[in-house]
Amino acid sequence: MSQSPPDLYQVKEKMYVATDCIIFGFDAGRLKLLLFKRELAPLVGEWSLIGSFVRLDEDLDIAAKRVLKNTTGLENVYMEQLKSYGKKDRDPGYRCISVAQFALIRLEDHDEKLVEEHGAHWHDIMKLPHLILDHQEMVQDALERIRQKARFQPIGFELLPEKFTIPQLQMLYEAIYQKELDSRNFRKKLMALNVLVKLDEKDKSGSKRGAFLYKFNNGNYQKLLKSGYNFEIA
Amino acid sequence: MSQSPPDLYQVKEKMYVATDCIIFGFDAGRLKLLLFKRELAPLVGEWSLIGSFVRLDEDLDIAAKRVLKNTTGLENVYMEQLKSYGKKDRDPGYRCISVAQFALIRLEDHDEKLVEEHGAHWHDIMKLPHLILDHQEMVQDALERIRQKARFQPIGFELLPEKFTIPQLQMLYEAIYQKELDSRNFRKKLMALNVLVKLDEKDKSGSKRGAFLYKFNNGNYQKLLKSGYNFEIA
DNA sequence: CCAAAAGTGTTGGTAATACACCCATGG
DNA sequence: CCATGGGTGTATTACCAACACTTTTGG
Repeated sequence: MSQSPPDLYQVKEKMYVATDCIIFGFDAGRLKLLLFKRELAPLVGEWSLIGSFVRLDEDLDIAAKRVLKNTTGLENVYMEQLKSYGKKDRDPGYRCISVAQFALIRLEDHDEKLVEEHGAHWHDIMKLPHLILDHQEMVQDALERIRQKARFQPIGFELLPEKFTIPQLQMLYEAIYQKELDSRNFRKKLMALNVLVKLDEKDKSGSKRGAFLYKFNNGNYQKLLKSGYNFEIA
Repeated sequence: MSQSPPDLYQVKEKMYVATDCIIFGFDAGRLKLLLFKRELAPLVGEWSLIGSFVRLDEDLDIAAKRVLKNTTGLENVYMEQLKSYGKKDRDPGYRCISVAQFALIRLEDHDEKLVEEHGAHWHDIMKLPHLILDHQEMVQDALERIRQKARFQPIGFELLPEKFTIPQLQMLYEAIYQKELDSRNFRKKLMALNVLVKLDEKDKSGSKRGAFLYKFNNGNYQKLLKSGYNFEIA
């Protein structure tokens, strides 16, 4: 803001297209968002989402995947376009529209060193710092979309390790909806869906007794979708 | 994102940003879509959505409203961004991403002459012609969004005249979901919401007996929203 | 042995579905 | 007077929400 580029006038004659990634993770019972501390002017030291201009020879979704890979090392994760943000003055430097896309990743899988190199940190979504431009709005919209979506699709599984316990899954849903759920009802509804496979192992990290691990059965889920079921969990 | 723009943007061809409008109406028990017959090369004679490039000094949503006003004469109608389409080869002429936005309009209100001048026609959504580029995909995505949305919000009212009958409203929902509904149950659920105001007039166009006209009570709807109700109708 | 989390069933109320007949009227 | 669509009620079922105690085991 303080340092407009010298060729501001020229730059404003062009429409730029960027993509910003809203990267969610889940850890220790909390929904987390990956944010970046800007190291360059303008807006040094401010937090933002990570983004990039879309290349001329690149599909929109490929651009977002490139950004995600560069910053987390991850490929083949759940990613979905949210919407585009295009107020004419949203970026003081350029006339730029941004296509926001959100990703759900398994925290355990990502490349921590790479993330650090980029000046990135995971923030609890309930305690977000101030974000530049309209990034705050993007994050709120993404949360809303996830809540909406989780009602009918088991997207929660994208955020958990491959093997997870029921209490973990419940905590995730509680984090998404910011609401406590009854463990008996949660378990009941979940089991009725028949999309979980119980394993023989237990995870003892959360309690002395240990909780059984499960994995997601995608085949059964696809069947369920075809038969027209819907997933409302909260 | 305000980072320094890569040089290739200055030198090479531009990235264009367009917006396409998916305009829905409802008439004679049918959901309709407004389509335009191209009068210029390339793709003369093919059907398409109506769109425009987004101006440099124009918000994204303003661009869509401008297009809508130009072609239908309408302002202040329900309009919502769907998503952006950005495959690198989606348009053979330019590198162009398109932000699709859909509108729900009251057919009776629109300017028929203006629409005709633009070579536009209303098409039954069940009998759409072939559309250029990725416009078919946009329409399908928009229908999906409307179905999803109509489950929790009374968007149907945007498509009906201010005064409408219950059977009309039911036909609209049947058109949206492509599914027959039981008139007793439909009425019951609807009345329980307490968002309709019964008028003293009847509409006799649909039957000899005539059906009572109602209007939508937005105040009650807002209250309902706050109290956390949801609208699932089909 | 006890703290801390995992796991388990029942019940009452509410909402969804299925279903069939009478009403009002214009032609 | 009859064809056409408008309008109404009930019984059954399925689902949701509320609720409290027992189990396991590491420390």
